[in-house]
Amino acid sequence: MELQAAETGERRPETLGEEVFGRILELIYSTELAPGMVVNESVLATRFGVSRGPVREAIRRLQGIQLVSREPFLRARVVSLSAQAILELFQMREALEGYACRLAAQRMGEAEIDALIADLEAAHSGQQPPETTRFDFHERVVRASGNNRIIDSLCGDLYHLLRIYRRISGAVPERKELAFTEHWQILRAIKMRDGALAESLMRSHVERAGRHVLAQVPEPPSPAATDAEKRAS
Amino acid sequence: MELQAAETGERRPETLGEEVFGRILELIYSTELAPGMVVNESVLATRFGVSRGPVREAIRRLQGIQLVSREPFLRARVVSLSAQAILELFQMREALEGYACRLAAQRMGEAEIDALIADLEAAHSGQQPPETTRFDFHERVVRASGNNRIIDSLCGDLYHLLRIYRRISGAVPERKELAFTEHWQILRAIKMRDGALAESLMRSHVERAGRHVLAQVPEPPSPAATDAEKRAS
DNA sequence: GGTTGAAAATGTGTCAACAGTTTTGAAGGA
DNA sequence: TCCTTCAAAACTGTTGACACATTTTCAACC
Repeated sequence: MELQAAETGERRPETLGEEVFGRILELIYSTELAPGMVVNESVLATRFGVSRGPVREAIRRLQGIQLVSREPFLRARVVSLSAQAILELFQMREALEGYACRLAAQRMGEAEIDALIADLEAAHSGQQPPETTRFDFHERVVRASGNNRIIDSLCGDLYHLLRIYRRISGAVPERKELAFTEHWQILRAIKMRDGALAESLMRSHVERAGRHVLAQVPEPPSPAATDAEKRAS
Repeated sequence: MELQAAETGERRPETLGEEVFGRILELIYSTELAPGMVVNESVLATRFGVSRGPVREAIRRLQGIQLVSREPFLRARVVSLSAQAILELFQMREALEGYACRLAAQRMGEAEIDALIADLEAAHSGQQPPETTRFDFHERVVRASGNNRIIDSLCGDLYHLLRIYRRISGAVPERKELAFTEHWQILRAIKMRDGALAESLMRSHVERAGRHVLAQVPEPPSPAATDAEKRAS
């Protein structure tokens, strides 16, 4: 009931578990469920006006994509990544996105490359449409790789984790300018069909981004500290 | 009850969901649940002597690691990989295992490397202990990378999928000899601390293995054909 | 004989209650 | 005052029943 009123006008969430999964995800994004906080089944169930079953299912899915950590009878918590974990996350992104970039250099059509270049420059000129269809360079390149398994991994699991910490590093102008240059160089390598170069450039680019995020998030003193102890409601 | 009698003498499965997860996994490995077959909640529940809840949870976990495919109200099925999907799987392995290999070349200690070389040669000489602690070169290298996220991905999700299709390619003597040579070359590159070479060699090695598997599994004519239609019991 | 439609059968989604475990917090002793 | 102990509270794990969707069956109809 409360669930229906949310926003079920456009698409059809099919099952309650799916819907709850999306809503908890939004709570995590909005930091109402910040890293380290406890995710309580009953509280969320009453909040969403559903039974504990669907909530339980959603939490298991979140556990599956490593957004919440949980052990048998202990309470589930939103993951709070240590500096080490963030480093490992970006290393994995380096490996996968670099390889995807190499594949893209082989498989993209000329027109496709030119369109991507045009979109990149348009977005940089500030002509990006408000917030709809916001230009995402990395996602575009990854999808151009054509490898669905890598696409799902990067645009699914890892993307959610990155998004939590992307909020922190946020909009830093000089970084934005540098990123544009690096993106442009990568596309140029792709257009030259130099897969090895494109992969190398993408790796360097991701590594720089990782160092940037790491610098902004020095150290969460203790993974689940006093402040994060408050309940989910 | 029936569950207790299984083999709960050594470790403690903690929760029923965990236990059921493992048992379904075994059913899949033993091809009693072959690719394309239907995974029925109630049938498995009565078979294991538990309620549908834990079974449901286990199936969701299997769905999470992409071992079963499922849509809202349709029955769950064990995935049957198309040639395209197998190709993508090995490409992802190339990207991750190659990168892990590069990391290993940087981070392994001298003694660690020598020990791995010794184990490799011992295993090749047929001195491998019966089936316990069977030597797994790839897992050893991946774990030596020190990146837990990559380790979990390769030794968890992807490993299960590969294992289903490893059975098919099975033991081919000449391939085994070639693999030993390639493994040895990779370790030599690691010992020389040549991360780029080690990564390159590992990629070639994985790609060859992938082509080998693809050659053995030409095409499952239809992903879920007549024979695979039989029930889970 | 083949096709269409409704009803039974099968199976998944959801719920509320019960059981077992962990955490909380207060009473009692050093 | 601090630590230990133990019982109540809170929470997760599990269960059986019910609601809903899909598939199959089978009989009526063209």
